[in-house]
Amino acid sequence: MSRGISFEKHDHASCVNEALDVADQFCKAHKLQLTKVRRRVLEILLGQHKAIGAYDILAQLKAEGLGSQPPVVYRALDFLVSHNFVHKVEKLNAYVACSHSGQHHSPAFMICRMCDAVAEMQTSPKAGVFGATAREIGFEIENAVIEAEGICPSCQKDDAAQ
Amino acid sequence: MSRGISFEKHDHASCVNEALDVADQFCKAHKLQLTKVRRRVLEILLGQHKAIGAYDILAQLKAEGLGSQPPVVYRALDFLVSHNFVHKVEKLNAYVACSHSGQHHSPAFMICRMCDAVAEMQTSPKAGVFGATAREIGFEIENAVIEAEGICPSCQKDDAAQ
DNA sequence: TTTGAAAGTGTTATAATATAACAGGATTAA
DNA sequence: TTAATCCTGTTATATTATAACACTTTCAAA
Repeated sequence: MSRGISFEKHDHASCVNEALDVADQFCKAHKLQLTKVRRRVLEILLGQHKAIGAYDILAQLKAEGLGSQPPVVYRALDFLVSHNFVHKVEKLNAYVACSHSGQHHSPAFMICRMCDAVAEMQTSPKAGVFGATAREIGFEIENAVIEAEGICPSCQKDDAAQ
Repeated sequence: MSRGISFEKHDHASCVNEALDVADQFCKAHKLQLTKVRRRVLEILLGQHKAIGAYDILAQLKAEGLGSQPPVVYRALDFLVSHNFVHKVEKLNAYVACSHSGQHHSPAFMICRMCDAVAEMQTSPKAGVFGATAREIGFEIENAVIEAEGICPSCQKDDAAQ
């Protein structure tokens, strides 16, 4: 299925459930607590294929009586981000569910500036020209933020149709 | 000289002046107003080889009687960023003087998490694996944020010395 | 060289994003 | 079963950023 790797349509309900299952199992295996709040925040993010702000998530939690103050959502996000269930999109100060949950990896994003969809792909920051330059000057890369803004295939079509 | 391309030491006063000269000439040539505030903000940023926050810049301006409210510094930064004299480092919500002023280009940064130094290099986002994947899925890249965190050569030495 | 338009600045107010600190409750492991 | 750890709830506040409007400066056309 490769959720989120491209901008393609897919069976959303099942992709959400699959991802939640993976998270449940990962947490069980690693003795992590996927608590009510954390699980619900992940679920909310999985429900979108775009990045959403902490306060948007908070508004949903509030409506459901699941915590009403910023620290609640930020703590849940900290947990989810630190275990790679969710990534922060720095360019947007927003958060997006991961397409490769639970595994340590180095994500890169393509962000559509028309519809706000976000697609995730994997990268190897130490490879390529960037990695080579880093080695050349002796910089030790620990992690990398890679975020491209542009227009997704679907919005290009819409644009052309006008 | 290649200011900022690596983490090397260099003649700082002259590199600041050179960069200001380049900015002056670019603005003259393009009929842009490098006003007092804008020029001073650029100068402050050039005085560092690290990214600094808008409110740190504002504090300096304030001390000099050059504008005391946030919009003053944010407007100056908008100008400087839009003409590529300065870049925003998204990961830090901070700003850094450009090493290749005035020319349209696609910067990438290496950020030292120990000393906060920032080195800029050039990239071609559409090249490499990332660009290839984008083309594959039909995503049109307009601009890219590339920011690596890690440890600069100098801090690696200091670390080893302990 | 005036004068009108555009661009820039000063200021107040507020929005949006994020964290510190501490009290209390739940879970885990000895 | 109890102590330690982790998680949640809450208040308060820090940090980053922008909207809106009045006023000034600059620029360029008449």
